[in-house]
Amino acid sequence: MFLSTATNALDAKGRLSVPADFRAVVGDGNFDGIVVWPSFDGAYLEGGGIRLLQDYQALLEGMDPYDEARIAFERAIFAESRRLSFDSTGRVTLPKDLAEYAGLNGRATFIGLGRRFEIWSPEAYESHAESARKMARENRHRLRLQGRPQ
Amino acid sequence: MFLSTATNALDAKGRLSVPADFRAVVGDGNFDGIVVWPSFDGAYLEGGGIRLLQDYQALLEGMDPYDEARIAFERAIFAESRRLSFDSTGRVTLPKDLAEYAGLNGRATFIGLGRRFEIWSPEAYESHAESARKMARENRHRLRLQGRPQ
DNA sequence: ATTACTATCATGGGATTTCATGGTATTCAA
DNA sequence: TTGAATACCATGAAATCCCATGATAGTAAT
Repeated sequence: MFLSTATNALDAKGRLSVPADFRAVVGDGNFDGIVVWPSFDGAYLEGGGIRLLQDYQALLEGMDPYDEARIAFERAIFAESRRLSFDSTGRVTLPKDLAEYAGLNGRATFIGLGRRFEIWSPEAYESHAESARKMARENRHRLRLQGRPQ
Repeated sequence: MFLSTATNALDAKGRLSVPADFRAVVGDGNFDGIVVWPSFDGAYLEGGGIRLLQDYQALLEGMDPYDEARIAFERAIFAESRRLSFDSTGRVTLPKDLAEYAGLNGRATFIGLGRRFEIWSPEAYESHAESARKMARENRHRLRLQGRPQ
């Protein structure tokens, strides 16, 4: 499970350290790295382990082959996503176009969101997170767990 | 189930002993530690076992993917939470920013709340508990158990 | 009942490892 | 051969491990 937030340096060569916690989550034994694609919802990147893509694939295969949404997802996620493997110190090299898409400049913020994560420019995320906190506070009554506590 | 309260020392390295009976509750076999995040309801921390986060994840995945509140919750909970693993003596290292958020200074109070727990500065909790007692007294008629007697 | 023994806990200090990050060398392809 | 991508070291800071100590409570023995 991807948790917490960390801001790391993105150097001139496009190298970016993936937080150690995140590295521990991914990896299916076969491919040691992450998968990243531009979000179709804003100027940031989305990513996860190869497992996440497999889950999306399973989900899409349950949809009608000519469903507009299915085609759109396939284009938006599979076609756009890049497989980035770790170097010996746990970094990936982020392709320039992805860095540009997210407006990354010297620093990048990893946002853990459970099953997947996002990569933002620190400044962009800060203002975004502020409104998320506000929204969460206003709706906190909807966050009620069911069932008996353990 | 997290019960009772305990105040422990927070040393210069940020180490904090988790009460032994709390430790007995957490752990999913995989991860031996707790998960902690800043409450979006006040200057204190909330926490629980990894199971709690999994329950929240299940709850959120049942919501509409484009529900604004869902996205806000994901950011407020998953992104803000930290996985803190126990050392060999049952301590965790509490990140500085979390300690600051809760105004912790040398000591921290764990409050067991069943499924989850809270971490307060002892002084802040004392004044908060006072008003909570008052509130409980005024609402005691609402404390009626359902179901079969034990 | 009092005392001695033992186990569990919380806590402190020092040593060690991991992490993020910068730099240099090397390989590969255009 | 020139650029880009990749592999290989170096370093400081932070996190983690390991051992030692004191306190408390519970148990057993006298």
